Amino acid sequence: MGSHPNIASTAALIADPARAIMLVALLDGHPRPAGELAYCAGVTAQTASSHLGKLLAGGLLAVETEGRHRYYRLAGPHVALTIESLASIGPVEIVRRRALTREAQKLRFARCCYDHLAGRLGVAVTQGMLERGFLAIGEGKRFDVTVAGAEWFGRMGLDVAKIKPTRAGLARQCLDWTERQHHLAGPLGVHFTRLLCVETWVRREKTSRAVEVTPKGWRCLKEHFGIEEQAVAAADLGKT
Amino acid sequence: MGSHPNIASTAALIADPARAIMLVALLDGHPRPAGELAYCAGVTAQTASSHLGKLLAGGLLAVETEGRHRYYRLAGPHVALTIESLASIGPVEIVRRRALTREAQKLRFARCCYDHLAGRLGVAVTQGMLERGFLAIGEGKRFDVTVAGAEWFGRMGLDVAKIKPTRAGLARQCLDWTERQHHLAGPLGVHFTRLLCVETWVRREKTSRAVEVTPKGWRCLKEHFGIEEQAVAAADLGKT
DNA sequence: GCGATGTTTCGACACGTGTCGAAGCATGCG
DNA sequence: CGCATGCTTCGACACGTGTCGAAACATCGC
Repeated sequence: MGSHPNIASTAALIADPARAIMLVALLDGHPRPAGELAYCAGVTAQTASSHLGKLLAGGLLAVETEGRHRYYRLAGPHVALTIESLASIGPVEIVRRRALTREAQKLRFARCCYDHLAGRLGVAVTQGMLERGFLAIGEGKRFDVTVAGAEWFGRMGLDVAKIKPTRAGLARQCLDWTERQHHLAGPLGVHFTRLLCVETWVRREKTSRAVEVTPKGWRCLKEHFGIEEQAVAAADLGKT
Repeated sequence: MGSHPNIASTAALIADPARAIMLVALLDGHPRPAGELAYCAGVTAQTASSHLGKLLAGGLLAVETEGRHRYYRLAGPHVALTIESLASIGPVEIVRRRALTREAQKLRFARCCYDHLAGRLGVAVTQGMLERGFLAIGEGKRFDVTVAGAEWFGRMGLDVAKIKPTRAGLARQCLDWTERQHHLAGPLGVHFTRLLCVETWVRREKTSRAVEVTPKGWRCLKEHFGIEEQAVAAADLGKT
């Protein structure tokens, strides 16, 4: 029993075409009798029975016996979510063989995601705030601003108490697509990014979402977070 | 012709144990070279290469070549979501015929893992440190001690600067098999646990690895971390 | 250049499992 | 009771695919 022993075997249950068809057929939540599912999947009743038994044992289906019919349905919403989630993964589209353009590289390095800082720089800054205890991982994809954090933002000229949280909270964890790491979003992220512009740590490009760090910006980033230009630029690959 | 032709084949990709292990290993978002993934999965390099190629073609992974290494990572958050979602489906618990023995329950509740605190209590304490910003998630399965954290440990009587890190670091994230959560390990974890014994927050059983929390311990845990006895005991149901 | 290391390709083998025919239970109807 | 319907169990077969050894390819360091 490893940590996730289920996942391979669960996936194996969905991996069979006949079973996958049955599961998809049950996505609407309506229970269906075994025979109908057999017909959907285009297999005989014996085969379908075998499949349904496995799905049942695997915890993907539930069954209710009514007379001589046995009605199968998905075991719960989490199963439906998993099926739909699987459907979102597709074979790679036409691969872009060409290297990233200069513009794309700048975007990857630092950019605005809506109105907050993203890209490697966004991730690095957020990481710095976490390491220094200004932020802490909160419940439900939120960051919590610590006491030390509130003081620091205050010294920067940002009164955290004055920032109005949205329903999703004051500071959210936004998952960066390309970096696969969280960075600071939400009202606090927006205000902070605006502050960086005003203080001329960074300059936003007019034509795109790219962001450029000023010399002063690098100095301050190093001073406050120990972030160095080369380190961010080189943070290409994680490592052990 | 189904509207979801991919789902079976995508699931088939995750269905292989070796591939599943690789995918789980990549869940943290950090790219890893092929060789390391081969080692994780316990297969030879040839086999791993075949698997990685399939996952790549299936759109589950992305790859970046650097020198003679090829770093693989999940193709995107949607893949991570799918994996985690799959993990939420479990075979119908083969009902524990016999309830856990009294001793096993104590072990599950709190125990020592080598020389640091594990079990539900270990997870809860670590979570508390994260929430209060004493620790932060670091690179490579490490925790970083924040400034606030160093102060707190100091007040507790632990001079973090004096603790010698091993090569793996000062504070490591140790994954608890039964709780499926990380808890504090590494030299800091060992010293901290020793401190808890000295301060009589907890008492180690002589005969086993179980740990018992004293009344004073519960008082202090509540005061420092807001941890209540019932909450830890009741944390039976999983997760997110 | 050469050897060492990391990764992929090729070929062959063995095991797992999805399939169906036939038969066995269970339920419902006359 | 006897027959039909719905579903499951049993047994046998064939195909797919995960595995590794051997070898080719790529890159790095000297």
